[in-house]
Amino acid sequence: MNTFSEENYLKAIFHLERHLGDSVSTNAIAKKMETKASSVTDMIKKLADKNLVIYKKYQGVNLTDQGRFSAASVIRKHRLWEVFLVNELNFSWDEVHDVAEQLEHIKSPKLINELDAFLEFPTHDPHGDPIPDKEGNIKKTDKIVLSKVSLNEDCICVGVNDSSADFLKYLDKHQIALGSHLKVIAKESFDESMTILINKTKLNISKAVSNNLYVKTN
Amino acid sequence: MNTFSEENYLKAIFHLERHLGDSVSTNAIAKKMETKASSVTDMIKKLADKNLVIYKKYQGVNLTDQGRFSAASVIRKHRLWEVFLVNELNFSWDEVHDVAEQLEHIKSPKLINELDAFLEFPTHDPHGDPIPDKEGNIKKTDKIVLSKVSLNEDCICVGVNDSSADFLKYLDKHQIALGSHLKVIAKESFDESMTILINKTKLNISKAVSNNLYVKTN
DNA sequence: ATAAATTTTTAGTCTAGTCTAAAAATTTAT
DNA sequence: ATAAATTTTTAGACTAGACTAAAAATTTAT
Repeated sequence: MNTFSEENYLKAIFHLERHLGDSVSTNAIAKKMETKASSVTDMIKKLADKNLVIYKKYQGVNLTDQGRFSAASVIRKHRLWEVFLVNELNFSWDEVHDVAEQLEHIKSPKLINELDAFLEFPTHDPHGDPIPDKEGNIKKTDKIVLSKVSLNEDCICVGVNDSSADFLKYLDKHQIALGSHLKVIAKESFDESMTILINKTKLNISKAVSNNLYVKTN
Repeated sequence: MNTFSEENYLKAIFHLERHLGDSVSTNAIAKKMETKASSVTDMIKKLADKNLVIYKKYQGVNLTDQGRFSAASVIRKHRLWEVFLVNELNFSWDEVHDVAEQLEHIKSPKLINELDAFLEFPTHDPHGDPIPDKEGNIKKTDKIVLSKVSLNEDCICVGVNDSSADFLKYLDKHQIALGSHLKVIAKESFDESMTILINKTKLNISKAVSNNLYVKTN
């Protein structure tokens, strides 16, 4: 049984490993977890002792199969709870994160299985991210960032990268939600902003926004 | 914001204070929490510093209004989650306790208010215990232990004292649930056992059982 | 290829929470 | 009313987790 803190480290390493495709540096973990590199080194040693990560000094870490499974289980719980909060308890997608951060650490196999069934086995959370299955498998998504979409192409919003409350509120304000249909109708090269068509209205968005929005093209 | 451990102490003191009607001794808390008296002394000092309890050395403790409110809030969360687990997620009443012990510490006013509404504002948990309201008020119940019921009297099961899984399983096995109608049809003085009529069948129960079952008489 | 910059680790400190063993206070018994 | 028993507190130690400052290793730059 892992502690809350251990679970948070595993989760962070899981995300970084996917994103970097490589072994994960102490500094990268420290940055992601808003803590100090020295704290990360301490914790990594504990995780290595428990066979959750492979660690060689100065070489960064990788999850073991056991570590990856543990991380995926926590992420599964996080995302299932997010679905519950949005679908059943009237949370908006920018309100769920902090609560799900707490709920993801509740230990009860029955609870999470029953919750899964209660929600009718959802495959994606309210931000469009896939929910790992019981075995810890997680679907690769063919989403791309909006900034990579070509001029005049249609696409559908399937998720966000940065899921900070600020960004999600911005999206809400401009009526961009999961499933929204978008069309890129102009691209400015000087600041890399773009104009999109959303709900029949034109909207100019910065590079920061288009880099944080995931879409699927046809 | 209180820690998990602080919340557990407040809850224990709350229950002991109601039960004893008086100030609560270090030893009583230690016993209830399955910890050592010295640990209790340490924690009590912290709670006193935070104005959650009144403490004078060697004199035991009492909750302040603020402490009582905090304790009631935790108990409110515990009991609401129990209702959720039993009513929505197919938990039986002997399975809910350990999970509710974890869920009661989740911090989110919105979560608990929405859960309350989702469950349609329940007044009692699956063991028949009253759920404190938002202000921390908790209804006195006029329940008595079954062992005090007179011969030939009818009553309705409204709760349990000891809610250990073993005891709850015993009740399930004999089809005693919240709302069950019981009638005391015999009392043995030599071992204080009694015979009751439940679902048209006779059942002999020990003093241990009749002392742990709360009922309402008419 | 060596110096400079950066990253990572170590060593030592801190807090929360717990424990054991011993001391102090209180209660009970004679 | 004093001794014995019990309860409570204190003192000191331990673990998990985090931090600062300094040392060591690695990477980058010239």
